[in-house]
Amino acid sequence: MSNQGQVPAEVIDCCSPLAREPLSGAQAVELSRLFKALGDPVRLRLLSLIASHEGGEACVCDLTGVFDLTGPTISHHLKVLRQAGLISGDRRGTWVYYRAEPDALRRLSAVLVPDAVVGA
Amino acid sequence: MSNQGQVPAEVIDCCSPLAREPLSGAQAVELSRLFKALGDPVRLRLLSLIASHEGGEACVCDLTGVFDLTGPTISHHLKVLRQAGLISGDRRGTWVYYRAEPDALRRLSAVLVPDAVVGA
DNA sequence: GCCCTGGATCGACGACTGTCAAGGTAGAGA
DNA sequence: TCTCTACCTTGACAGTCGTCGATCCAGGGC
Repeated sequence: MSNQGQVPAEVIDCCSPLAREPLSGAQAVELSRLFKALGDPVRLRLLSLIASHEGGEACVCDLTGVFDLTGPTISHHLKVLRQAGLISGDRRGTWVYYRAEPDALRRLSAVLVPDAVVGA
Repeated sequence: MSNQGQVPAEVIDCCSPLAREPLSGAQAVELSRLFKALGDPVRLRLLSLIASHEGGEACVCDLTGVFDLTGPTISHHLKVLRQAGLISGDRRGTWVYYRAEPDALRRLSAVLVPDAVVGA
């Protein structure tokens, strides 16, 4: 349940907002990996379900029932979100719990708009 | 050079931030279309080049030289960004100029973070 | 009229992505 | 230990995406 392969935070932190100066190739590659992870309706709903769940975390069993998809497919989408660093997961007993990573969302938000409130 | 097929603004405006309540299926589909448009390094750099260009707009001829890609490919990526409503373009004489749509970027930013400054 | 230049569209190809069925692993309880 | 549940991984398939060459359209200058 480790999060190996996720985008290193410092790459994003160094990014200026889109409209201030052009992105370098490396910055664009790292950022696009995050946006691509959000570019699927199922993953967007999964992230939303996790982030808005009480306690800020959700068990996989809370998520599978919502969609008309098989377990492996949900698991695949969760892995994509995890590798992008947008969520993190840990096993507690029988169940696996996922939690959103607000820092990653704030960094993405800050890239889109120069004057977004990042420190909130 | 019309922007037909782009995401209607009201669909995004009605979206609560991800972490406040779960996205509906329709909201997720529309939002994922925007994020998917940003999920490619070339398109991310194109948007950044346009948004940060002096005057807030850039001619296609300013963009093609930056990448190691053919004209049709650049044109394709610009079309994807245009259909997502992230940029708009108009022909002035021989050249076509593209301009970023700050409102679309702000809406996306607001979805990611509940307390982002949207009205700025 | 003709030709040149800047861009867009079309058609095709390889690569990647989303999905599922089958099988595997970890923890809990008998 | 054996079994059940919860979840992940693998392998395979269809559909989508990024890219290019070829072609087409619109404006400007001759």
